[in-house]
Amino acid sequence: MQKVNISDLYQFVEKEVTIAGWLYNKRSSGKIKFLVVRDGTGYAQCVYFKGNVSDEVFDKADRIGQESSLVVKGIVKAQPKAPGGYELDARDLTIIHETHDYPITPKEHGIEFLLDNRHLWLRSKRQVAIMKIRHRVVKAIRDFFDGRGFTLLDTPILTPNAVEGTSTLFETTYFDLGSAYLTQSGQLYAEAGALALGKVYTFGPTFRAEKSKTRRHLTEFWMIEPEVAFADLNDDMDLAEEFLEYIVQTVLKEKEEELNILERDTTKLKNVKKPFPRVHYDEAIEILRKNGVDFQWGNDFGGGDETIISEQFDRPVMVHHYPAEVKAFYMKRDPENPKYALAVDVLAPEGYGEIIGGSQREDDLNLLLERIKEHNLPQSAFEWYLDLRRFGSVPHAGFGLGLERTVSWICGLEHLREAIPFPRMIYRNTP
RNA sequence: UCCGCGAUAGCUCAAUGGUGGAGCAUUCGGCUGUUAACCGAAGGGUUGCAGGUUCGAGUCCUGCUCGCGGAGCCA
Repeated sequence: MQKVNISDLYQFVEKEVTIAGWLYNKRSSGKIKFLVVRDGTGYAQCVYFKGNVSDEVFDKADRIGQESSLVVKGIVKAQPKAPGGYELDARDLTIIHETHDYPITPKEHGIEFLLDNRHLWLRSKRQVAIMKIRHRVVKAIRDFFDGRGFTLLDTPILTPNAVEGTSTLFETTYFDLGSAYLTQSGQLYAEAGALALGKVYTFGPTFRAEKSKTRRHLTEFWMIEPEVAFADLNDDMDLAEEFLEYIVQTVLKEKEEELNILERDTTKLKNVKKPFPRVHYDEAIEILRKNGVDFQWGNDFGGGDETIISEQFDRPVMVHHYPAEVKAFYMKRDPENPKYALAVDVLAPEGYGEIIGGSQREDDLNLLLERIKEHNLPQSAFEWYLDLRRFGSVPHAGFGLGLERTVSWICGLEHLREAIPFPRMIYRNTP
């Protein structure tokens, strides 16, 4: 079957083509019927005039329900009245599978119903647009790193030790070795990779058994973690801003149609160009206090705090030098003032919050041993990680980007759950 | 885990403690340019589950289940 993608119809004006897809919507007016067909590349209005087709075909066009799969043969016409500017003057209709009572109609639905029907909801125009943008973000991420000498390093999903306490880890049995846990981050392994290959990045799913029930949390999400040898915190921030600029500007340039479908106001996205403002933790506290927040030094920022800070700027903001106590054991402390960690969070505008968390890593064996003791972590589990400081240790830094938070921000979504095909959340793991 | 809200037709919602309705969807009829088309008609209900109060409960009370919004949490 020779068929044409709907997105290519403009190349075939006044020519006869065949398209294959699903019935998205149907309207009729007596002796004329409009079938809107989707095929994953776009939407095409197919016009059936009584007289141009046999009565049998005309009746078929009347009978089929939404999401019936079908093949349409017709002549491409430039038609200003048609959505998209082109339509098919239909000459034939082949029904592949006739469907009735498709649950998701073109009218409004509640979120519970839509999530129960996520496998079908994905067919809707809005969800298709989001998935295409997600795909383009993924490709931009890979292009960015691949074009800058990074090597993709796949890190394990099953990990042996509950290094951060078991409360936020998904546990599974592992043969005679006891338990294994689904990874929360590939970072420690990425560090090993950076000392082997210089510049690496991971790209994979991560799992957090946090009992978080907010629009900014999933229990399973995708994370990208670059790690660079011979790099400090400033290098890390340089990389992060160049990275985000590349992703956002690429999507703006290449996914305009999808952003329009989502009715995304892109004026704020257009500002996402380096340099990003760099704000010291202490400056961030000043911003909060000026806005009436009673904030104690030493705490981490909550969701509302992040929004207030990011609202001061017209592009993502990088907050650095957090108190070491609230950050992870592997982050290097500032040699000039050890109460700070050489850490950075990148906060997205418009209330989307932290999309990147990163740091320079502790590269001194003895200091790292101290940190492990302070955090009451089992040293034996980290012997391999400590080896990275025993054999050719170098300053190195990296960060983690949450894919769904990034997609959610670029698409202007209300909730992370639409940014991934099949979201996993605390109270939902189906379909 | 805590706080708040909700569950009524396939979907989205209405119904003062007193005969359970509307729009969309579905089926049928009408219309030769519709844009979530429109017009007319029909079918469609164990009001989440269990108990209680009452002459009478979708509505009030108790418990449960499920979900939604938010908080905490988020190396």
